[in-house]
Amino acid sequence: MKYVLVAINLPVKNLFRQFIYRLPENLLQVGEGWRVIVPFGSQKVEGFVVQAFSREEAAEVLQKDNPDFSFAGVKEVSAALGTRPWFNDEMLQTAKWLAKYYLCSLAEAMRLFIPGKTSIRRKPVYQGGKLIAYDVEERLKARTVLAYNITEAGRAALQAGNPRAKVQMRALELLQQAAEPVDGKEAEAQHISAAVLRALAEKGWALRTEKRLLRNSYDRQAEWKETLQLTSEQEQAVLKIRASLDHFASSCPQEFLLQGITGSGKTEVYLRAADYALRQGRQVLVLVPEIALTTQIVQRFQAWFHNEVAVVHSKLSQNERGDVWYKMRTGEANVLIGVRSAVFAPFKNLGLVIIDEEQENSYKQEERPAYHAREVARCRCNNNSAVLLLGSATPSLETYYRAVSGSIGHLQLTFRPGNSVLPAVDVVDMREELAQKNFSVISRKLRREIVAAVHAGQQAVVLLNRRGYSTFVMCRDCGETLTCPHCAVSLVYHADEQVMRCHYCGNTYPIPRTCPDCGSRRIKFFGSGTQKAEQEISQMPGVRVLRMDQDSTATKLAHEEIIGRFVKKEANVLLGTQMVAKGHDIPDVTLVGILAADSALNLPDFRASERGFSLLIQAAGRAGRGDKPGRVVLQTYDPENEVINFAKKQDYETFAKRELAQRKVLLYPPYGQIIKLTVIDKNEKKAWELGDEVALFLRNRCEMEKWGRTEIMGPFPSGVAKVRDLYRINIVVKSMDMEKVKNCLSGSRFRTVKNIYFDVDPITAI
DNA sequence: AGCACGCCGACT
DNA sequence: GTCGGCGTGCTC
Repeated sequence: MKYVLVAINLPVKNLFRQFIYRLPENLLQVGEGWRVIVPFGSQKVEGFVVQAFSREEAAEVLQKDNPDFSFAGVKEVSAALGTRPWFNDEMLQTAKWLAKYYLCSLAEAMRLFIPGKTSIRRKPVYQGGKLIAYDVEERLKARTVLAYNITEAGRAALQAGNPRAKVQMRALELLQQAAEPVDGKEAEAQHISAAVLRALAEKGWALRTEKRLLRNSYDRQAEWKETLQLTSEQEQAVLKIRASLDHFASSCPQEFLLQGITGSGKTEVYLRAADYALRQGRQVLVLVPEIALTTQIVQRFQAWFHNEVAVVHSKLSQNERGDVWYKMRTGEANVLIGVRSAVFAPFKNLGLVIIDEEQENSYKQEERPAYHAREVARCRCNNNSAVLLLGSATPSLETYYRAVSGSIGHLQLTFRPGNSVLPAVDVVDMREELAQKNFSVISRKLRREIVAAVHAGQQAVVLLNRRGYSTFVMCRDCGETLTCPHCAVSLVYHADEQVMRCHYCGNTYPIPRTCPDCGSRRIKFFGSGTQKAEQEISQMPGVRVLRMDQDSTATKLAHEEIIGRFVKKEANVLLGTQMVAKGHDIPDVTLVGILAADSALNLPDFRASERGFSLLIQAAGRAGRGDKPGRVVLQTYDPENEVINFAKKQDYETFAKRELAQRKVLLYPPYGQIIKLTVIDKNEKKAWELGDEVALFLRNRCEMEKWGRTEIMGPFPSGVAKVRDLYRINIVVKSMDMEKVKNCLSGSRFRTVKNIYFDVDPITAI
């Protein structure tokens, strides 16, 4: 008798146990890594087989933590999903690591590997028009078509020939030539109808099979295949990565930081590294922050590797995503480009993972389990003996620290290929502008530069800060800003819809005529300076503006369209928030303007400087990509600000050293690790009580167990203290001894309490 | 997630 | 006295 231990795939936080089931006679092939349907309580649910064993082994394992376990209540597995295990050993190992590291259940970790998080859907069962129950069925449907293979008899018939059946002979010819079974559509293209294929099958000349049809909505032809001459630095980087791909497990590092200034050609290194891995018969995963902002990488890879490349992005349907996963598993495609979740794809033989712009926050999942794709990738690379390549101009301080301290390889690209030089950065003091009676949000210098660039037939990019871009409503008498009644945030004015909108709960409200607090009629729209900026810029001589922001890019692929129109010179100034700073490479952009550079730097969070610095460098990097030199005008009210000065000099190293020194003092990463615990409750008092209990518990245990250097902060209200009428209270633990903190938490009752969320390595500590 | 069980408030 | 609110606990 065979038994299996099953992790139940339900989106429940407190289901940490696995359950045992008996395998029926017809499912004896089921073992570790299979997806199954099992009865659970009164319903049927999906489960993942974590272990398979005999009756004796099962008894031994189960009696260890439950001495009076009996087989009496054990149920049978209802069905197997698919025809082979979904998880191989490596995926299972990664899931187990993830569950432990991020303090979630094994099932929660495993379901990340399932496209769409579950393989089944509930199917209502009707009898006599009445709903009697729910059954379950497979959710992802593989689309199949009938296809035909030539048989021996067919080959003989073709050899013999038959002048009276010309079409049949041509069909046999086609089947013989084809490597894969031929379907009706493919035959149609050769002017052979499906009926002819059927006739061949009836004669025994062809064998009918089912072929899986793969959908691909991101199938666009890429032209642009040019093989650029590598610089000496690029060459060196490629050689080192190759050496690691050649003999892992030896003295070569398995992980690299590829730190290259903007425009230094990191993509060229990625391509060569990927090419080498493919030649070894191994697969490559390329993670990008967002597909729409990285079309150039996608195009380069498609031009180089053609249909070896598969792309996953958030606009793919669940079925399409399933097809991409299938291609990787079978080796039909061998390069996968995708965002965060692509790190959970099934690979046949993973050899290299590339993470572009590794410092980007989009690699961190916000919802539970709050994993970071870089950490998951590192685990998968270790389990696969694969190489991990992290690329950035401004790496995260965690990664930079690993590189300079020698625990990973450090590859550097310090100059741009060709004659291209880094742009000159001019800092403009906006206080001085005010003193000179310029009340505009555009400095005189930036105005001159824009007009000059446009006049010379060149283009400009202007970066607005998102916070400055939002417009709030403020009362001039009592100073109140209009806030959402359900969330602790200001409402944002949307000019196009003429409403006030909450960016957390999405509710909209009419625009007030009077202050809801004091009744005053003196209402001011605060922050509208950026609309003024757009207006002013568009009125400059010869300027045609294109705007790119959340509002103008409702659909994700619209980014691409806007960039495309800008490249085609339908406009000469591109105006927008963060996203104009990222990724794209437009040769005629010679000027970048950054309005209000400081507002991003003054957030009360330990990563604010790092993020701000990175944004400034990225934005500046858009200028002078082609053969014309670029310039950057950076406007600030705080020209003495250190971060702005490091950005002006494009000096990452000194910036990083200064920042690391601060983090060391304050026990922030990479020196201390962080866990953020958030208590969420509609009752504010209850939230505080539970928060106090958690903090007290941790402080006691910290003292009792003598944890290494640890600081416990809070409870304090979360940065957004209320969302959708739910109060949020945080406790932040910083520690050099995180293993102990995690063990303590996972052994506590808080692990299964529903309204406490754990965020390991959070992006923000507020 | 569902479902059962159990303990307090407002009704026929 | 009962109906039903949801807080808690369990599912092999």
